[in-house]
Formats: sequence, C-alpha cells, structure tokens
Amino acid sequence: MSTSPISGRYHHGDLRRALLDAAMEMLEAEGAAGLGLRELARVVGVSAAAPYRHFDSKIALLEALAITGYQRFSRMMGEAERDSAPEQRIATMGQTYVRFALANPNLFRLMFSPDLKRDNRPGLRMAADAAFDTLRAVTAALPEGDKRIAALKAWAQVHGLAVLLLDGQIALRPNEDIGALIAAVLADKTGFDAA
Amino acid sequence: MSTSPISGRYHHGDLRRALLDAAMEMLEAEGAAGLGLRELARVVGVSAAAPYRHFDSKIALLEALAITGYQRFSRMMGEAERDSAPEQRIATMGQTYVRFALANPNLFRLMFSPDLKRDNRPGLRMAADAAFDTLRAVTAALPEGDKRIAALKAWAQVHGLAVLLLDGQIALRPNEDIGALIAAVLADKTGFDAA
DNA sequence: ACCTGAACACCGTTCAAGT
DNA sequence: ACCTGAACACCGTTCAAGT
Repeated sequence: MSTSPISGRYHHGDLRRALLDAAMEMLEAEGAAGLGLRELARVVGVSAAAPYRHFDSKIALLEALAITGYQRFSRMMGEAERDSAPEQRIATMGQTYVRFALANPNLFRLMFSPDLKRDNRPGLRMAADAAFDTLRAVTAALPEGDKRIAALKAWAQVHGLAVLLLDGQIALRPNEDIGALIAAVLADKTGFDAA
Repeated sequence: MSTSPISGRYHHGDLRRALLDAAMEMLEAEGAAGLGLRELARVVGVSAAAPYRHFDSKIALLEALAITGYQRFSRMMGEAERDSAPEQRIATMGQTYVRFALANPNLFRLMFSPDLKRDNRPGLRMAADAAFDTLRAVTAALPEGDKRIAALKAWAQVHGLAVLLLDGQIALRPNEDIGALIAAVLADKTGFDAA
C-alpha cells in the first residue's frame, strides 16, 4: 500500500504522515487524554521537538485527526444516502451514524470534543459542516410537519443513542442486534407531550 | 450555613470539604482537563501532597464530584416527578434533564465521562443507578407499545438534545426559548421507519 | 492524625544549534 | 528545510520526616 521509496523505516520526508498514522492508532487505543506528544515522538523514533515542525501544538494535531474523522464519516454517510431508497434513507443513515460511533469510539468522541471547538480553527468547522450537510439534506426532504423540529429530533435520537451506547449506559441484551435496536428506536412513534 | 468553629479560614479539620468546594468551582470554570491537583492544593493553600490524605488519586476526587452531581440531578428529577401530573411527567422530566445539563455543563460531562467509568468504583455506579431509576420508573408507566424501546427512545432524545446543545452543535434561533424547543422535539410524532 | 519537603518520572513547548 | 539537545515551567504521585 505505502510507497516508501528506500526502506521500511519512516521519516525521510513523510514525518507528518507517520505522526498522524501513529497518533490515530494511539487515539483509538487510549483516547485523546492518553495521547502524549512526547510518547508519540518516541514511537515514531524522533526527538520530542520534531512534531512541532509539522503541528503548531497538540491541539492542532488532534484537530487534524478529527478532520480525517469527519471525512470518513462524510464518505460513509454519502454511501448510505446513495445506496438506499428515499423512504428508508433516514433509517439507513441513522444506522450508519451509530455504527460509525461504535466502530471508532475515541475518534467519534474527539470529533465532538469541546476542547477542539474551543479554539475553533476554520478547518474543523468546514469538515464538520460538510459532514452534517448530508443529514440536513435528507431531513429537509421530509413530507409533513415542522421540518426543523423533525430534523433536530432525528439527530438528537441518533446522537443520543450513539453516545449512550458508547458510554455503556445502554446495555445490549444477550444476542440483541444493534441494528434492530436502532431501527426500533427510530421507527417508534411515541410522542411524549402532555396528554 | 457552614459551622467552621474558629475563623473564616479553611482547613482546621475540613480540608476535604475545602478541596471539594474549590474543585467543583474549578471544574465548572475550566472543565475536568483543566483541574490540576497541584493547582487545587495551591488555591486551598496547602502542600501538593496534602490532598492525598483525603483522596487516593485525581480520579477519586473527580469521582466524588460526579457523585454529588448525580445526587443533585436525582433531587431535581425527583422534584420534577412530584410536581407534575402523570400525563406530563415525561415532558417535564425531559425539560429538567436538559436544563440540568445546560446549567452544569462540565459537571454533566464529567458524570458521563468514560475515564470515570473505566475504573468503576461502586460509589459512582450506585449514584448513577439511583439517578436513572427515576427515569425508568416513569417510562415503565407508559401505556402502549414496547416500553423498553419507548424508554430508550425518550432517554436518547433527551440526552442527545442535551449533548448537542452543550457542544454548540445545535444553535438556538434568536429569541428562541429552550423549553419550547425541548417540548417540540419531545412531542413530535415523526417516525423514521422505512415507508 | 494530618501535613510538609523533596524527590521521581513524566508532560507540552521553546529555542539555539546542528546537518 | 528539517531535526536535535537542552532547558523551562509545569504535572500526578510517593515517601520519609515533621508536629
């Protein structure tokens, strides 16, 4: 896959890539808090100061990871949109949303981390907006009622389900299929208004 | 309120309380990541090692904060339950849930932090279970359909709404009332199943 | 019983200096 | 242009020692 020209060794010109690849691995293994810049440099085999030639700060490195997270997310949501009939698009995309979160828990958490939003760099905002535009487009095609409310409701349901499953707050029953659970929750028509 | 016997000064016996109070302030001001044990000791006016006479580790201190968070949450949910008619209980409690999150953003995040769940101490589990039991009781009283699905749906909706508002992903429109938004999302009866 | 001082093994970040 | 070595100002945690 990789086209490293000379040997199997890293960093004759692509230290940036090497850092990002190793960082993504460390992120999924230990979470953003456990991702140390010095440890990362050690893993890649470079001095502690070297990463600063490629990233302004730790937060900038994390932002780069989050952006590729949003890109993967966008691609998967786009495929889900194309590969499903209009009537079941929202259900299919909801499935994709939750499955992405469960497959990449720490990357998903990083994408929604308030620490990243805090010093909002434009790159992150753009990647996030692009990702959520897919959702907006689909919910805008809903037939009846207040579309903004329906869209927020769909997003909240799916995001809440993802987060609660991620944190282990919702336990799956033995042999229970995640897909079936998501579908059931999305399809349920219970309204919780007064009377 | 406090019955400090001699002067207004801290730590003639209640360093633990002083640490917890200062830590809660630092938590809401800067988030769990910005809460340093050494800084905390400095603020309270004590040596860096002193907190270790009262808490095994930083994570133990955070756990204590999260537990009082769950207790406040339980109390508010209990009041919401008592003070509302059965038919509007779920709506009122949903309001309370989201308002609690918005009023105590960093405490709410800490309560659901995976770092805390990781080394699960019994105290945290108990406090969390007690808090969510209020929710379970109310959704169990629902009339029709699959109650577990309806309960998960209600929880996911409300939790998702809280988290997305907290992270600034959902923007309120000018002059828009949060209560009205929550009510609208909860009451909406759109189902997202295929056809 | 409760707290301090000093130490250990770490951080993120900067900066002169090397090639 | 890209990387290193050494330093600065921090961490969380431990432990002997003080009162």
